[in-house]
Amino acid sequence: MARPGSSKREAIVAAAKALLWERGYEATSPRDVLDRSGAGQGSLYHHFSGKREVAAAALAEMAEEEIAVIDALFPPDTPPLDRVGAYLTRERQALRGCRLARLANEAAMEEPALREPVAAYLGHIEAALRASLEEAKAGADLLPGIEPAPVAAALLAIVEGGYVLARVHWDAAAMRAAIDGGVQLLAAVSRPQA
Amino acid sequence: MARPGSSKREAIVAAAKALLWERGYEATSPRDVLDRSGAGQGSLYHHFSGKREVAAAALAEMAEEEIAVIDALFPPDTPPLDRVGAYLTRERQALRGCRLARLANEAAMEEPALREPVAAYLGHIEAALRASLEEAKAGADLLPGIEPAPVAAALLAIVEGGYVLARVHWDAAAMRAAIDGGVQLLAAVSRPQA
DNA sequence: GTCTATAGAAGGATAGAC
DNA sequence: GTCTATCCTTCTATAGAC
Repeated sequence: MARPGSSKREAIVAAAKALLWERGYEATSPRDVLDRSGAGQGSLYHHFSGKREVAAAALAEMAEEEIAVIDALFPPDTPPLDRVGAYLTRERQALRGCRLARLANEAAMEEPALREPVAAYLGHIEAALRASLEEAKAGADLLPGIEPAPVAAALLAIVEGGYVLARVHWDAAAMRAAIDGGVQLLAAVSRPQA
Repeated sequence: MARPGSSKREAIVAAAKALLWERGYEATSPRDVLDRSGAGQGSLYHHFSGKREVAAAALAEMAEEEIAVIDALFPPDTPPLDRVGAYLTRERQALRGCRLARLANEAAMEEPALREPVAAYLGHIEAALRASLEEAKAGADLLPGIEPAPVAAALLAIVEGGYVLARVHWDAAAMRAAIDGGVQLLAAVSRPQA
């Protein structure tokens, strides 16, 4: 049933990925997915047990793709605080929301199959931030009292919360302000530069 | 039509307030609202033009209530950074999400009537944080290079992003970690205490 | 594997009596 | 103002042919 080689299966998952980002889970119907993918009813229910499983497959692919993007932002041979800065200031489509975490508040997210890919994505970012901050601390690039783990969580929250601010104010500048504040706070806990 | 004195109207809005927080906009149907409120179909469509207007009325009331709660956290006669700290560390139901901003990613939020109460609420918090940080800066309680406006946005984003982290990990501790990081960062940009 | 046709339930709103 | 009954559409899934 989960044969990745099938053409229609791939088209269905691709359409689901696009629609989940555009509209979210509740607002996307199986018919929407079929219309966009060009597949018929039968193909969807041949490959998947229903809407939920389609979404789970789509989210798993999105998480894999975005985790690869994150890894590219954290090359091991660069200064650790540069990696953190690169993550904070990367380009983002603020008004579209986070491709994965945009689903955080849907009722369906209480289902583990849908929540886990999103949790893995955010967990991966948080781990990368924490590792970088720990490396910075070991190299005395961070102020002594600063704990990497909570600060990593706070920086990730600034980004995810920044998406929320942009959506609510319908203005990408709201996210940029939050990121700018994060950059200032990070600079303040960094060792004075040479 | 918008007569506030009507008993059923109030019951409908109260039910909508509860359901919007519990399930969000898309996942709440007019029938759900009627079932919980005890009103009939006719009452809803007598007082409102439809689902959207019910939600708008509910959000407006929620914003008003929550803004009053925020104001209570920022009494003018306390040290400004204590006010910011009180906001960061107030008790929250992390897994339920922010009562207003939990709707940020719903497609319906592109409608101004729904977005505006949420934007007013977040804007009010951000203004209170910014004013407190400006007062702290004027009193030399903040490091010189720190700009109040972006830092206020970042702190608000930490809270709103913290809700997202808690929902995605299905663990209130994820939000606590982000808040803790925010507290540490704020302490780092504050003047060393006497 | 893929298609079209269909079914049962829920969503959102209206009609009209009281 | 409030109620019940009804309507049309959309949602989600199944049936069965090819």
